[in-house]
Amino acid sequence: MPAKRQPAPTTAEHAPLELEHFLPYRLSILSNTISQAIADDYQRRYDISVTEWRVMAVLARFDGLSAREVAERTAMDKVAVSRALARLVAGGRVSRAIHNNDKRRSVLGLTEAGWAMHDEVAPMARAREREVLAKLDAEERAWLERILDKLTPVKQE
Amino acid sequence: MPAKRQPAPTTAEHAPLELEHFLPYRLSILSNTISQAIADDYQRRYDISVTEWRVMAVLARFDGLSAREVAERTAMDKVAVSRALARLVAGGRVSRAIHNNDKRRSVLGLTEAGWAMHDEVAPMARAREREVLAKLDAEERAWLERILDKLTPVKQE
DNA sequence: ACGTTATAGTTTCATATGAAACCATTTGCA
DNA sequence: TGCAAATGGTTTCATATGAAACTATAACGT
Repeated sequence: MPAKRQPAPTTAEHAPLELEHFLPYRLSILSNTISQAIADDYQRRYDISVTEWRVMAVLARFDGLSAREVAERTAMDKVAVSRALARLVAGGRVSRAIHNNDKRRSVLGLTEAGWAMHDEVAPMARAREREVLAKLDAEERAWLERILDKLTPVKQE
Repeated sequence: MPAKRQPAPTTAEHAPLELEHFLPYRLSILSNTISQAIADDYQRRYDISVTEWRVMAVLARFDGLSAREVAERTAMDKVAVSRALARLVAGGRVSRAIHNNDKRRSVLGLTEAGWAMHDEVAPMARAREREVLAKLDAEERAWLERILDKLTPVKQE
């Protein structure tokens, strides 16, 4: 080895992080893998991004939300929501009206086409989720549920 | 409400996805929240990105890797690694030599400055991880460990 | 009423990212 | 050997993203 060697040996004294066991890293990998697998299902078919799908999913549950409320519920920032909505409205999947008492706010909802797409994608997404969860037994699934509840305070209705 | 109403009521027949209980969504939120919290610690201070830090963490553990091997171990694509390395080498945190028997390959390692930074950031990262895990009790932590093992096959040495 | 401050949403700009094309070197094999 | 295919790595180009600036409307205090 001619190249200059490490100034210090890669040993315990430096206590290097073991990425394979580092929670944030593992969560990141897992999350990306799963989300991508699901996205692959619908992105080609419907030409829609993950953020757009999330907006649609939220509007399917909560009809008439404003853009800001969508941002809250999807944990996306308002710029991302604004852009997703622009595409969704242009694509005829989301309808946008102006709020009666507040002309700044929009009143959003799925269109018929939006519902049609939703009704095809939602079962696919759920099926993928089941595939992942199938790797766990019932007890593990219950613990996962409980652990996620503790780590991520869920925003309730 | 004068604006055109939903073509269909938001009821059970459409079975909308409940994002708050949808595993991929929750993992995504959790992962981003945690990674960002850690990144906030070092990004300002050291002007370094998450991808760059991951490359450094891997080189701290496995000295002399090639860029491709770094990509494998960080689950990043090779373009991202190439760019991260360019910045790290320019910043004097990573050394790059050419492999003796294969002039295409680089032989990477942390420099003294790289080690110095690593030795400050690694404990911070671990501390943040502990903060998150502190929300769980010992039993839950054990289950989480086990569940992650089952869901994400770890690449071993 | 009227100006100040806050809020909803969009646009701009600068940076991050990934796919595909690219260059250099090595490997496989006729 | 010598040439096609594979591999390591970088660059290019097109798209995604977020912070900050901006526009329009509403709320608040006087």
